[in-house]
Parts: sequence; C-alpha cells; structure tokens
Amino acid sequence: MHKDLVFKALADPTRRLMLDELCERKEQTLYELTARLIVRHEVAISRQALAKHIDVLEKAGLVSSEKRGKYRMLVFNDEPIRGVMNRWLK
Amino acid sequence: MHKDLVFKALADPTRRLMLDELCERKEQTLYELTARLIVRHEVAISRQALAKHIDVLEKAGLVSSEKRGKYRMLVFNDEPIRGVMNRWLK
DNA sequence: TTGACATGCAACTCTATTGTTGCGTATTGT
DNA sequence: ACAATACGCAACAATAGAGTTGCATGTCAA
Repeated sequence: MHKDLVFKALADPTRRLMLDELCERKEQTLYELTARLIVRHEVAISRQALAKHIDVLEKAGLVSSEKRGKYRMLVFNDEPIRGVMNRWLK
Repeated sequence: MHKDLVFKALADPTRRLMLDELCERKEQTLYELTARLIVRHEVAISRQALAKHIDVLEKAGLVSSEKRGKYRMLVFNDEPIRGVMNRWLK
C-alpha cells in the first residue's frame, strides 16, 4: 500500500463519490456503479472514464475487483484510508 | 474549509513533505522551510515553486501565513485534516 | 449460433498542475 | 545611502490528469 497512490486517488471528486457509493453498497458491478453515479449523483461521464477511475482506486488498494462472468464485481476496502492522516495529528 | 481543496493539497508529495516539516516545527519562515526541505529532505526545487505550494496549502487552510517585516511566517494548522476521512470509516 | 450486453484497450484532445526564469519590491543592517 | 536579503509577480514550458471516441473481446440468453 503506497500512500502516494492513496492520496492521488483521493484527490479527484468523482473518485471520492465512487468511494461514497461503494462504501454504502460494498459490492457492485462496474455497470451498476456507473448507472448509480449518473442517476443518483448526476455525474455526467462515460463508462470508460469511470473504468479508468476504478483502475486508479484499485492501484491504491481502495477497491478490489473480481471478474464474474461478464461482470466485474467491485468491492470497497477502507484499509488504506486508516492511518494515512495520523502523521499530522498529535 | 472546502474538502476539495484539502484533498487536492494533500495529493502532491512535496506538499506533504512541507506539512511534515511544518508539523515538526510549527513556525518557520518560507526561507527556513525552503532551506530545510533542500538540505534535510533533498528536495531539488526552487523557492518560487515552494511559494506556489504554500499558496495551495493556504487556500486549503492547512497553513496560515503572517507577514513580519521582510519575513513570511508560516504556521501549520491541522484542523482541516481532522475528520476528512471519516466518511469512509465505520 | 447469433445478437445483445458488459467490459477491455488504444489513440486522441483538452486542461490543470508543476516547475522554471526573469524581474520587481520592500525591509534590514552597516 | 546602499547593498544584501526575503519575498512577490508574471510569462513561459513541460508534464500529468481527466475525458472522449472507436473498436475489439468475452459472456450469456434465446
């Protein structure tokens, strides 16, 4: 878990929204997540753009994915978030 | 305190180093900070570049500055950091 | 088997970010 | 007064980031 990647991943507001959504419903397909972001959060973005964001989140360890048939299941993981801010808090 | 700005500010490794240094010694001039980053942390960067980073940190509320004569005193503020990650932790 | 569907991959554009250089200004010590 | 010092401002270059489009691949249901 590289902290650089975690901070980078959290820097984008769309990715933070994706984490919000995945935190609420831990297991979703990329298709579900895309639909939810567009409908519920009014994110005007393409599926491919969201797939790129997922890659960034995955490299940071914040999301893990598993191929199930034609679906890609996404699972949120809060472990990288725990403790990254502690260095500045007394 | 806009969380967008906080996450953006924390996305850059040089800025995180600056926060580390300012967290350790709460009050420094921009000149002191520059010298310390170059000598102690081997950051190869110009004073102007660091001044820009300070602007970003200031807009995020992570650093406040005060003009004292020809010096610009920098003070670290951890308040924006507290609680920004809570949304994803149960 | 064939068509619809969910996803993967690659090239491209556009913009923001990071960094530099050069010059200007205000303050301080001698 | 004058030189050194600490900083501010603006223009520019280089890179990375976010998003799009187009097409390919693999899976499932009829």
